[in-house]
Amino acid sequence: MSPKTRNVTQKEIARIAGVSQTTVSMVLNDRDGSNVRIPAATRERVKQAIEQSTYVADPAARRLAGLDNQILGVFTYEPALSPESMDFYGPLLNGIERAAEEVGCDLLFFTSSPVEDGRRTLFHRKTRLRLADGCILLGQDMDGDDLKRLVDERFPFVAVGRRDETTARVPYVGIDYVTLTDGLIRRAVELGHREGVYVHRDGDSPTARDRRGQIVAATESGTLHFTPVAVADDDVSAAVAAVAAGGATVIFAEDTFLAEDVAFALAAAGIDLPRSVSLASLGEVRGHSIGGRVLTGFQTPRQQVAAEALNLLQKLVATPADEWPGLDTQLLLDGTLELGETLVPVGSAS
Amino acid sequence: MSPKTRNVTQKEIARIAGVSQTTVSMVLNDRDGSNVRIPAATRERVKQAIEQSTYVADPAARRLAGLDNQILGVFTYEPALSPESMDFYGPLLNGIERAAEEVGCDLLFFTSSPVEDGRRTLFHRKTRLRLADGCILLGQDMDGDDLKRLVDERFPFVAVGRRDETTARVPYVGIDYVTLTDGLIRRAVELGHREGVYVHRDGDSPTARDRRGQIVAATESGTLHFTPVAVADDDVSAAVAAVAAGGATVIFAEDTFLAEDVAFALAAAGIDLPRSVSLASLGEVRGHSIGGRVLTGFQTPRQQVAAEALNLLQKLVATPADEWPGLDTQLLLDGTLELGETLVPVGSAS
DNA sequence: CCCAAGTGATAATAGGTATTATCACCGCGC
DNA sequence: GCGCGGTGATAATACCTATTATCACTTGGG
Repeated sequence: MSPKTRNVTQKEIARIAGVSQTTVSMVLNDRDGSNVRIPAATRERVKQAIEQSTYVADPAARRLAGLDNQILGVFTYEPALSPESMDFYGPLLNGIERAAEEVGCDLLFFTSSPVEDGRRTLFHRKTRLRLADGCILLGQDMDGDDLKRLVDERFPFVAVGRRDETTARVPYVGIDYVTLTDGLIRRAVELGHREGVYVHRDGDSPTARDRRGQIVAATESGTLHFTPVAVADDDVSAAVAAVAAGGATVIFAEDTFLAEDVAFALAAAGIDLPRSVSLASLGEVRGHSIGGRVLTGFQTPRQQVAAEALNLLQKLVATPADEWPGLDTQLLLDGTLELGETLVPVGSAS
Repeated sequence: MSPKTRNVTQKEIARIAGVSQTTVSMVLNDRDGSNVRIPAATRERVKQAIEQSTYVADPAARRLAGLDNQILGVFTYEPALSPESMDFYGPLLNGIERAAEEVGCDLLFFTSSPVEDGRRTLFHRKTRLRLADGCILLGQDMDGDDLKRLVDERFPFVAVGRRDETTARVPYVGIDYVTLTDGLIRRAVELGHREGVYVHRDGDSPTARDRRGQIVAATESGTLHFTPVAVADDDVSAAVAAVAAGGATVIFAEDTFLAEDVAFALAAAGIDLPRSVSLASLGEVRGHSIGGRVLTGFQTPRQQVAAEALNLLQKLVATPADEWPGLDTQLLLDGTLELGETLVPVGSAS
């Protein structure tokens, strides 16, 4: 064995076949035209040489030569493959993998990004971002500056989850939480509820605003009056207090984890769910239940969101940046209501 | 294909700082010596220019120039992120992600590899394998030719799971199933078992051989006599028949899925588990139970396996290929027995 | 016979970074 | 005046592929 087997290159193939490196490249890429012509005999000879060797094109060189590489980046602001995040990321990653397989792309996970303030940093000195043709961004709350810079640099990317940056038009695929939230509010009204508590976190993400917007609208129109309760550190006692204070017959929680915390706190306070008070989550509820009851909330098509995001990214990659303004780069998918068993007609307590 | 978005390059920085591209490179890499010297003033000026711009090194160019890229490949012979494979791949991927984060590497998933005969192909015309500094191989049964070719080409890689190719010395990190299997056999003997059935698949992977080897050894030494039953297409009826035929007081299944199938078939046949017959799996049993009972089997440190694999890979990448023979590249980790509740003393039926 | 068009293939170059070899200049001692 | 070591920086090159421009040679037409 030779001490250092360098990779077999086009030049090597060329030497074997007795042609130039250019010719090898032309054969590999099936180039032919008035400018460049290669007779079948030569073509065959080169192909033979390639076949007998173990030649594979060096992707770095391809990339440097300006070609796309069929590599799409995946950036997550938190670890993506940990057991805890699997609940959220799992369906998304699955959708991404399937779509990537479909279109023949490899996936580059930027696991190396240095962590600052508990979040990964997209841009840093040695980022391999540019090795990818484009990038999918995942995460509950993204960095607005990152998004702006990506837009400015005309780097193809798609955010998963709705964004509404004012500084730049960010491509995204998300879920239509406005319609879903609205649907759940109407359902509650149908069941006779008029007074509710909205338990939410302090965060200010676009999707959080979407939900809150509908809550506020319902309150202002008098359809269903909500008392907002912000919780920090998963301390939902204030929410329970608000219910105990009377009046409210239903609790809406911003997400399912919060709903579970509330359910636990209610049980501890001796408040019977759902007979004394109903509960619904404004998030995905599949796989979650409250004391054996199916939690009322949403079913969100996350695999589909991921797949659409990847398709959109592919489209961006394939389109010259100056034509992007003509594309429809912001997409919301419909979810469905899970009526569940924790949102019941008001007055069931009797 | 989109036209190359013009990025900030070293040449651009050089123009701004009024120096040459070489100098910029030197500053970036902190090069200094008798050969090349850069006074603090110039150094500072260049650093300023870099700071003010959005320069990031082009990974393709770095790679082409022969440097490490801090990118490690992950190749799985089946889809890695699907819900079904999460049971097996999840802990491994988690370990890999954590270790990659630790050493500052990005992960490239070869999701594009064309599928032939239901398995992905590692080597193909446009494989991006070489973009990675090295590669982790995952999968129940790998392709021997792939492994040989990787060794021949001196490409740094580590297989997860023990390998014993005769044609090449394959680096791997696996779990010591020999000791584990031996432990479970001794346990069964302690509990009075003398006659068993070994339910296994047709596969011929090294780890399958490891287990079978111990089964055969126990049979030949008379410690515990096993009747082997090979099953295909998850049809375990033959195994049940072998038990019903009498004699056997315990069933060992090659893996946990098989064990679950057997448990189901036993129940259907009206054979009481574990009173009439004991059952143990020669695989990871965490998260699996049989009718509320903890399944007897192994607990395997899969996160740790993955982490060790990645560390080993890092070591290979950092070591010149001609020094590899001096490295210890084959590592087996210890698992622990899960005594469980399905392997019980013989004669519990009375 | 000579120009034009056609044919087959190659030299030259771009792309961005890292390294090696080289260069220009200055001050100093003799 | 001249070599000489030291200093600061750069030109040249390699890495590998894809593309553009170019070249050598042939053939047909006038």
